[in-house]
Amino acid sequence: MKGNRTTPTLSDVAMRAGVSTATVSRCLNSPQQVVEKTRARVLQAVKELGYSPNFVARAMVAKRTNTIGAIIPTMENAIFARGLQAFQEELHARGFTLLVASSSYRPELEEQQIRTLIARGADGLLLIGYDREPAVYDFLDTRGIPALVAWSHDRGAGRPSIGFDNRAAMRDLARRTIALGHRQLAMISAEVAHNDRARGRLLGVRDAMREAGIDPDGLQLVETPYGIGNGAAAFARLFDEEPAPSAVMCGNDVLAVGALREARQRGLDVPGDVSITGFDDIELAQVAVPALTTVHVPHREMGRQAAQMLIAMVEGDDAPGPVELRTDTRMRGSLAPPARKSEASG
Amino acid sequence: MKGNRTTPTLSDVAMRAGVSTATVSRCLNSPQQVVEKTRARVLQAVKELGYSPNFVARAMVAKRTNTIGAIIPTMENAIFARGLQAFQEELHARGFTLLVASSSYRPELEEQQIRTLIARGADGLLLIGYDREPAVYDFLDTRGIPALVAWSHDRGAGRPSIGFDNRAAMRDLARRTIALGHRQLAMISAEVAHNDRARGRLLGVRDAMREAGIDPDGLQLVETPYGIGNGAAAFARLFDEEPAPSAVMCGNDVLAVGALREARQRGLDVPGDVSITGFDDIELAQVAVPALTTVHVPHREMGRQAAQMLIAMVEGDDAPGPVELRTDTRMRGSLAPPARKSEASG
DNA sequence: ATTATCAATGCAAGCGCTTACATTTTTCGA
DNA sequence: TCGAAAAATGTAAGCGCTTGCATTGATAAT
Repeated sequence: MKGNRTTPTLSDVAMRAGVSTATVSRCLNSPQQVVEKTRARVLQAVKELGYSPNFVARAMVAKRTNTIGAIIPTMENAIFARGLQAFQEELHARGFTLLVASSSYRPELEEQQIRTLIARGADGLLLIGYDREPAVYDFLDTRGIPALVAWSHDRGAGRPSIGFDNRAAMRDLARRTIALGHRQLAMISAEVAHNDRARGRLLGVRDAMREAGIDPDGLQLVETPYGIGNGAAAFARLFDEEPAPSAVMCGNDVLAVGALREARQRGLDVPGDVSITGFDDIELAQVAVPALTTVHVPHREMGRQAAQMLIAMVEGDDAPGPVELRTDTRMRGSLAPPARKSEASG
Repeated sequence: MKGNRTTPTLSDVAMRAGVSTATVSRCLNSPQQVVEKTRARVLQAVKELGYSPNFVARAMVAKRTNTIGAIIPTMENAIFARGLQAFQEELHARGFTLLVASSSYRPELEEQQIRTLIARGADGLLLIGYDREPAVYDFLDTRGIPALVAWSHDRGAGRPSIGFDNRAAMRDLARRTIALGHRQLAMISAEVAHNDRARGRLLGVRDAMREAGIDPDGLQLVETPYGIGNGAAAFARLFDEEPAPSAVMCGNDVLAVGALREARQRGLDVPGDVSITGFDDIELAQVAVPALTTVHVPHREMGRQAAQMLIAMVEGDDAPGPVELRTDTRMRGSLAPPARKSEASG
């Protein structure tokens, strides 16, 4: 025996309390509208019946769900996880619920998830990065669904966004690397297609090379999906051919840690034989041996602010301009001047 | 100008196609019921209007949302992220949508999230661990919402679950540690309250001690929230007092990596001066230096199977019995016999 | 040609809730 | 004490969709 298994409805409560459904509804939504005595009776009935409102029905009439959807490329990525947790905490504190879906880095899946989330009544959407079909943005606009782009920042994009300048941040790190004497650079990048963040970081490295009078075409580039193992494999690929780079700049910390692992595997000393850098400054970066020189990104801060902006967008009608967050380069043990022989061999 | 901003409805489509709403509905849900010619006309109208069905309305009448909710303690934890990603992938492949909420390790928040997800029409729920108020289970049962407990396994709990035996797994690891000669053990545990997994792991260590004739009360225990920094702090606490343990067993890899960091910080050699073990075998474990001896948990497998079980529960009415997954101990560099002096000092 | 049969379509009743508007009850000044 | 204004409550119309049942039209058997 599992109980009667029927969820009590508003009218069950109304009947039991001897009032109309309207009164019960008001009791729950604007209690000051109903007189003390009645309210007590209604709440009593609510308690006795174990009633709790049917959100779906409520949403249907209210046209408002207090729900925010977020579509992230993957849940496995510590970077998104971090920011998302902060996002969710802030949302929750303000009475919103977060629905998370992941797109596995596939644009068509992302589009489908966007539709799903909207169909489910999401009042607003958090999207990662700018790169997506114009049709998707059109759809969002037509539907009047506020969408906030995060993890990326582009002054000129003309869309609400919160993020940082991936290109400038990486440019800064690359400059420092070059300033240390590195000439033969390599990059292990996340896949660049449909990913403006990865593209920005790559461009940043090339910018710095060009500035320093190094031919950007000399950059040894490997693109690879996210993952420690992939970072290791990419590093192996790089060192299986000549000339070996003196510094390997990675598109994110996870790839960098993979590179680090493979370097150790091959008996290469970091940073003695080769320097390695990351991006994001997740906890992993400080634990790595040697600790990773990387770009620090304020993930939690970004998540928190994203929540605030999105709520503002949902509640008001004004679209906030793009917000740029500061990143800063954290110099740690994995980056050092190249060994003598590198200079000689140049 | 942002477009008309009104979402077309079924009856808009019906009007345009010159049919009734019923026909449009059937066109979308059981196309074989409507004759080719009409169908073409309707689909044309759908396309012209850019119609897409209102999920909320549909859910209300269908009493079924094809949505599964999951409440995890935190999104920041790589362990859950991994399993959850697999869970979501499998769910998606089978036409279900995943809604994720996090409870920040707080029982009352978890309960609230459970209610939220149910109110939002979740057909089934994934819950982490067994520990929660009986009232919560009663609520679930009364409502007839299938709920699957994951990450934990208890033969006798009489609830559908998929997980592993935390206690036995940790017992095995502790046995090996003791077999190596360690007598002075310490444990850095996740907080044990409301967390049967953490509790099981702790009990496992004590089991092994007892078996070996070591007084389990001699176990130096520090409980701490999740996080690398917390692991480091806990390790510091342990080594600020006498006697220093020869092996520190950690409740999870993240804490272990924190311990590792702090050990290095203090100039302690691992495993020369002190052995450290983890639990979960997340990617981090292999990257750590030295690589972490830990218990391997098949997270992705668990996520996949969890999805299948939950769908079965939602679709059928039969509750599957608890499923136990195998874990295995991975011996790596962070665990070794204790140094001579430890033996002498005992 | 006529009727029984069946496929295609339409009609209309809800699903559980909110809310504008109508009605009843209370309050209070004169 | 009476009536008007204010407060409390009730009535009922949907929100957008699905679906049981009724209706229509076409096909097939007599």
